[in-house]
Amino acid sequence: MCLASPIRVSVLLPLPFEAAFTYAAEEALAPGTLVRVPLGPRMVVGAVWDDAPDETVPERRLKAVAEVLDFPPLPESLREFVAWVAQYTLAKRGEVLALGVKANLLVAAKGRRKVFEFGGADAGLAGPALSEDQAVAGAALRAAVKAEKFGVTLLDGVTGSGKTEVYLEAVAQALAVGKQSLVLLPEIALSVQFLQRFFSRFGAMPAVWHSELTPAVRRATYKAVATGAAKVVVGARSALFLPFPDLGLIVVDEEHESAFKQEDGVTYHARDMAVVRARISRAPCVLVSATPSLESVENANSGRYQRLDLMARHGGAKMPAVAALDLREDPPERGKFLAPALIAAVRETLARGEQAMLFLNRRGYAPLTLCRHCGHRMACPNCTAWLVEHKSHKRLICHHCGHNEALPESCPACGAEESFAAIGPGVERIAEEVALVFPEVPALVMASDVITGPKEAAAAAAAIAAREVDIIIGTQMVAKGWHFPHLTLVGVVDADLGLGGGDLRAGERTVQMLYQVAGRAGREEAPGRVLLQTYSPEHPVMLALLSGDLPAFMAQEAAERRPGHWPPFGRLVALIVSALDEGLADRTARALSRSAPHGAGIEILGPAPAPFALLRGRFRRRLLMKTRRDLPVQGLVREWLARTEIDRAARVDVDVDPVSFM
DNA sequence: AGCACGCCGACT
DNA sequence: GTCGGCGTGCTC
Repeated sequence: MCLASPIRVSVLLPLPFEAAFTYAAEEALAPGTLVRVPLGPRMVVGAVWDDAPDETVPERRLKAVAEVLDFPPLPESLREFVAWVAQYTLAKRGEVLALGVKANLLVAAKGRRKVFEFGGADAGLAGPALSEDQAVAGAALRAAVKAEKFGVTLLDGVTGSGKTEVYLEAVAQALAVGKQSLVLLPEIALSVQFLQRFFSRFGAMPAVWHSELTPAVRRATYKAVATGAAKVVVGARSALFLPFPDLGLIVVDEEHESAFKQEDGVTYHARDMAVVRARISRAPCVLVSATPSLESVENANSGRYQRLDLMARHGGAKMPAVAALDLREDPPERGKFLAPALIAAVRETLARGEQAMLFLNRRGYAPLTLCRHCGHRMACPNCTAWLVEHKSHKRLICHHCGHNEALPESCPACGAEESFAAIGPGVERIAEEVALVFPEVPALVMASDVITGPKEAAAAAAAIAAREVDIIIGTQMVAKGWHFPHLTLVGVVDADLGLGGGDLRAGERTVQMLYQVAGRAGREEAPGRVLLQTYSPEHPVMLALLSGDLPAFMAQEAAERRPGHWPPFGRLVALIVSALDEGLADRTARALSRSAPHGAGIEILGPAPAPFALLRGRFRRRLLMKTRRDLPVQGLVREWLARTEIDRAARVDVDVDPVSFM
């Protein structure tokens, strides 16, 4: 008769718990081992964790591990990364574990597919002809991979300079030494063109990771990464949490993109966490952009990051010529949005047999619908936002919560009939104007409600390449990495959009986005031309785009942010208080304000109504803590929340290093 | 995150 | 008289 007490193991569950739970096991289990365990009435998959088991849980309450999964244990580097991200973002460790594990393992992985495995070391590792600049940068990245140690390189090259080919050299090197590579892209579901280039470089497809994968593909990919069979993973930010046993390289392409910032649940910035993951894995990290973030620029300037520059476009193509169209001097026709000079430029471009793009970062037909009779504005019932008319769906849609309704017959406020006026343009309205001005020219709208996935993106790219459309009308979606060989003219319909609102990064973001859009023009022999419609051609953002001197603009941004300790020269943490009851949201925000930390180098801003004071039916207030760079913000916030009494019906979301002020 | 338990409105 | 709304509390 064996009376010895059972072996206790710590298991971290992919649920919002900070602590690991303690279970009984028949034998000791190595950290990282995936196990199925009972939790209340259900079974969940968790990972044996490094914590010492909790000896205070009484033996009679201890449940037994139900099953040890036949799966490679989560590597130590991933476990360390999960803990690091949790402490940094103030999330629970289990929540962070869930980012990688949750949907992938609830059914034990049994799938076996071979699509991700490279045939062998001969798979296209030789590579294409590179320009001298590219070859130099490529050699530097190969050397970094060969060194098998941590370091960050900022690869900064103008649009069209062939940055992708350069970092694929680093991937080739990792393949040559048998290590895994991770390439993060901001919107993987739309990156068909990247995958085509990858295939033509290596003669094989990488494993792809994003949220739209089917469960079967997801599980198979997860397992292929865990066993090391998947040598190259191209993924969205959540790919950081895959169980790479032998990571030799991380690349973050378009590192300036705010799409890398996860805004709900665990709020983390994939670019920053990629650097951490690389450090823990003792691997090099490459940040890639034509318009690097001020954060990365400063890290390169201070010597923390190595810097590689590609100054010229590949194949001798020239950078496009940028000009401003002053809308005060050359306004569009009444009720229209394209200035005569822009229309003329489109006409000339088409006459030469080339293609034109009109850029407006606003979906739908019109951003505001109002009653001409009483002035009533159609607003979302759940959010502080106007409803956006979408003619394609024949609905008024809220872009924040998805609420939508038919355009009413009469004004809900005064009852007037046929009194609605559409105020301002969205891409649909520009498409309507284009159809009037150029009735013979096929045009295509590229926006997230039309191009919803890889299939639509591939179809759009193919139609443009085949000259089935000659005018492209797009939102920010068209700024990302596309290569349209016949496109020579880019017209920015409203270059000032995005500069209002007093956001810390409004200028930086606008320069980045417009420079990227401009970079779609003239990527082959025919020279490109860019026209910016603006009411303020003297604005520093416009001057930077006109001169093409982005480094000077970033230096000016740095000079403005440094004295006030704004990021990256100081740190921000946002606390968003939300509640169904407005009074409770206010009281909670005031309570937090009273108990806020104070001291040298700490400043509390707010509370103020969050920019969307009502979002998805919850009232929101925001506090910002701004500190000197060297202060331990996580500890300050943890203590702050611990000493504040917060009603259960109120929620406080913490966002360390917020990028959006929405 | 689920899932159960637990107190207040419209129905077979 | 019940079925069911989702508020609140717990899970080794």
